[in-house]
Amino acid sequence: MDEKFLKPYDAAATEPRIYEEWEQSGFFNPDNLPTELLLQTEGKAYTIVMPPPNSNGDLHAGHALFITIEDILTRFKRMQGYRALWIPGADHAGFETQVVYEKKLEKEGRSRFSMDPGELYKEILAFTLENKKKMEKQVRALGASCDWSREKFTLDPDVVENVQKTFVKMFDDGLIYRGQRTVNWCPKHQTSLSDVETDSVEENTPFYTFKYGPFNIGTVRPETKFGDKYVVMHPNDARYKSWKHGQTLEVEWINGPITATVIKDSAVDMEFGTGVMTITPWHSQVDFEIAQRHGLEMEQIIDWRGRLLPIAGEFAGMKIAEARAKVVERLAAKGLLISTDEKYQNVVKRCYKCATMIEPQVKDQWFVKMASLGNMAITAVNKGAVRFIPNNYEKIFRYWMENTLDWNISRQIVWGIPIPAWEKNGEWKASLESPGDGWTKDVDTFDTWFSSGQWPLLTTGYPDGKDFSTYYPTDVMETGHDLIFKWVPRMVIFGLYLSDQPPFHTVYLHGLVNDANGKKMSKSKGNVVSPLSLTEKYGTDALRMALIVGNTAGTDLALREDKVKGYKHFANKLWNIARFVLSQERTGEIKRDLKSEFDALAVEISEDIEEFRIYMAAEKLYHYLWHRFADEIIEESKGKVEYSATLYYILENSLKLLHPFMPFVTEEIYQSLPTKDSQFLMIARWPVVE
RNA sequence: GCGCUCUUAGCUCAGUUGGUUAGAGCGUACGCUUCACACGCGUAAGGUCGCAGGUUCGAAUCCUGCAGGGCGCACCA
Repeated sequence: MDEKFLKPYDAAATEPRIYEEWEQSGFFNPDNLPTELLLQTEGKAYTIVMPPPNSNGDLHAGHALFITIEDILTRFKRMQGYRALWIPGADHAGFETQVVYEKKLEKEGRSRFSMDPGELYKEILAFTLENKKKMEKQVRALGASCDWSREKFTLDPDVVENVQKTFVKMFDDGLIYRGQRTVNWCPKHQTSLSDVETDSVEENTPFYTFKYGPFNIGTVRPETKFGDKYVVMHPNDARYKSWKHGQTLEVEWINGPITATVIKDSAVDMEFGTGVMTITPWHSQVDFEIAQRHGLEMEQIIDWRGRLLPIAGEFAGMKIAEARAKVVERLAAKGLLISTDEKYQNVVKRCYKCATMIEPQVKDQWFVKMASLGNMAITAVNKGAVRFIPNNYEKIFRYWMENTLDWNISRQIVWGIPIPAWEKNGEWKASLESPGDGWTKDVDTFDTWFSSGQWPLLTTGYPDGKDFSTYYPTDVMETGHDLIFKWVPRMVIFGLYLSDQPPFHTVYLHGLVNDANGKKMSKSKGNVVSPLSLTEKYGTDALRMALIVGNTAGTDLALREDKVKGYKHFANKLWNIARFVLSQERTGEIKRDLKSEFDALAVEISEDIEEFRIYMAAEKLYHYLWHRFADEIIEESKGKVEYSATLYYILENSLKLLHPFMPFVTEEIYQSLPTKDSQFLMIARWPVVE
């Protein structure tokens, strides 16, 4: 017996060494897997694409969870003889990283707005590459058996080129248009954002009712009302029957009299307020749509920095909050303020990164037409080509695909993939190269989801890489349930659009990893638990088990340190089981009843993993090894040599079953078995039961 | 407002298609220097499965309603 068993299991000393051996072996790359292993499946491929972690900080507990789940699936399939490929990646994370970097600049007393864009880009690139290295090290520490030789970064030249080509193709196919539309504008970050990059927050905002000529109009945003010269009511509203569409009237308003025009539009809710409103098309989506329907004039009231423009007269230059109070004061002084409802609740959109109030602005941007693409995705789901685990997320997916809004893919930030579009005299062309003299390149970059949406294609070598036919479509997309409407639909859409095939057949969604009290981890609350520190303290195997056991798909998990500690004890228990078994001389026959009991367990475990009941497989193994094998079978065997062959049988096969969950301690024990059928447990055959 | 989800032992959670006395980990109490392991072993206490109905031979599990928590979506100015 190895001397190492005389001491308790030392995860900290073992894990880095084992990982190094695995990586050196080359078996993370499925091209190197032994033929005799692959024979089991005749070399079928099994592919998982790792959701690329953002390269702008440390890994968090959520990363540890998804790395564990994906590693379990990959190791399981590898041992079953699949050409198991798990492709790691790193995300430049456009806007997110730029926000992180802007915070850093702020701390240093600098601002991106006074920097040369090229210089800024270089700085963020250096910052990102450094974080990428750190991230890769952390992914390794968590035991990920991914193929580093195939790692992709979202700014790799081939990725950039293919993403740009997709834009050109979509432009040529009429799926992308340049449009002047209402966008979500963040006045702090000076960029537009997609709808999923904003948070809707319910807030208490005073609701004012003003006298507007003969009408009473309500608003929560008096500061935008300077240019309001259209008064809108529902065509069927009997109260305003005498007012005709297009009729004009003189009304006294904030800065003096203006000419108002009556507009009848069914977007007005007759039940709400007085049933009459004035519109500010430049700063409201609904108002914009009304204005478009009737061909009304629109004017910008608030500038890009969130200050009032000259149209506001003496209020020009004021910030919104300040102007709001002043405008109300003015209208009140003029006797036009009728009432103030202080208790009014409304929903305000805020930038999901800085919580700044989003200012709707009309802007020329690139938009993807989503309706037909969404239908493609629904068709694929209807055909059963994509399934969701847990299944209830299919509903959410459908909802999003049935209610698509055209997707704004332009971002006014440098940190991203440049949009290959060119303008000359108001005409736009999509092309990787300049179309000729006099054409000016769009300075905007892509929304990061435009590139990450193509990730399964880009990582497997689309369109003509050597891996593409082997590893695409991939098998499982394992990601957080919060990405069900952000990332997943975009991947499905791009997959169908570019390759006619969904990029994966199964979407497995995990929940959030919360703190010990089930509260969301956040830096501001100071309750963030670092997975790396838990790994150092208790071992990666212990952390992995703590993340897996009791964690069903789609539900959130409370991560408690004592749970991790519990599985550290389990790793040591396993260590001592091995010590005991290896101290026996291996003789006799395998006991038939104990073997069939174990084999039945092996079947169950296989089925559980296959059906994504990973938590249950882990718990069953834990229970069997501790409370059946150790507590009963080993105890019973003491002093009885005829048990030894059975003990060896159970130990060896248990190591195999447990390996995907606790790869390090099982590998370390396996290395000391007197008989082993492969160099590494990682490439040992999964127990097959006839 | 619409949609999803949760409510099971002190805590965190399982309970796979409804089926014998509802499980685990941690915690708690008591005992054990048992020759693999004190990162251990043994024993025990602890639950009207949110509430109210219904379906069923039988429900924590299915249906309805109610209460409370979480999340997402929404153009009510």
